[in-house]
Amino acid sequence: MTQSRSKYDSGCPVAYALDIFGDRWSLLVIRDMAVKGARTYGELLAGWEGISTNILAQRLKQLEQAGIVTKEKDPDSGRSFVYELTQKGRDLAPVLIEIALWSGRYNTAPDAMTGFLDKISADRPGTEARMRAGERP
Amino acid sequence: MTQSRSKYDSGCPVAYALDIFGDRWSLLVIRDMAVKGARTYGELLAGWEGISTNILAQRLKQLEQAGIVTKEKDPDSGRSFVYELTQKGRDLAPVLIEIALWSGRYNTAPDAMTGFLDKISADRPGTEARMRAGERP
DNA sequence: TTGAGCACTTGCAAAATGCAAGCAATCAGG
DNA sequence: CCTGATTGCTTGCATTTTGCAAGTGCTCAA
Repeated sequence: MTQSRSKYDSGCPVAYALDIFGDRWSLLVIRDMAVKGARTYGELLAGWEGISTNILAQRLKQLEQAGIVTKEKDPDSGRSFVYELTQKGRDLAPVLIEIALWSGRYNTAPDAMTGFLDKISADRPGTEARMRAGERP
Repeated sequence: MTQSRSKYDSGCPVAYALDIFGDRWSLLVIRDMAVKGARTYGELLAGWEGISTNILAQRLKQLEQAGIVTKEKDPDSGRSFVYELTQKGRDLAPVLIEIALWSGRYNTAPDAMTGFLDKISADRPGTEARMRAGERP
């Protein structure tokens, strides 16, 4: 579980985090698990933005190594695996919420809202709790 | 100033944000401006992580286009420019703070703290205000 | 006028990404 | 039991992005 220090890691906490999810896809995978309750490879692959399969596989490995997600065999299906957010992963909920709030203030595109923002403004603590639980919408 | 929709933008607020700063460097540039009060190209280039000059130039252009930073001639020096965070950029302070708090919980490296976390836990509203002001430490 | 500083740009190699196809292990239906 | 569909990937290859080094143009102080 001991992570080797990346060449970018300066000791700054922001850099530490970006080392783990500072790329195009990682946070979207975490969002799909936290906000949409995605649990399987297939569900993640079918996400809104269309991640390609090799990238998804690679990101899941990295996130597992970083202790953000766990991977277990589905007890009900021999060909499926179940991915779960760890505590470390669930604790990213406030980060996702702040990002979404910021976008809500500045994204003026007409179809920019997908319900997530409405949920946050209606009940932020409840939304955060539901994200941590990985509840399906 | 109207931004064309990226091929990744699904309408999700998280995706909108990642479209702007979902890469290795953009948030570090914003951090250098918000936390360290960096204002010039040279100061940003000398950041903790060692961004390369071509990437910095490209990111500054993108951030300017996205309305996160402004670029103006330094009134006191004909060869310098001054970059400033806009309101939109300063409003990323809560995102940076949540990221730093998360890292603080999970980065166990001995030299992981650079003072920023201590400031947040000593006085979060004050730290956020100082970030928005772009005050130098 | 000259040399140093600042803010970049350019060229090129290396790495990451995206797309399509392939593949192994289940499992459900006939 | 055989067969085809489903699931969770891996592989190959073209394209894009990144990283490093070197170079350029403008400014200013001596």
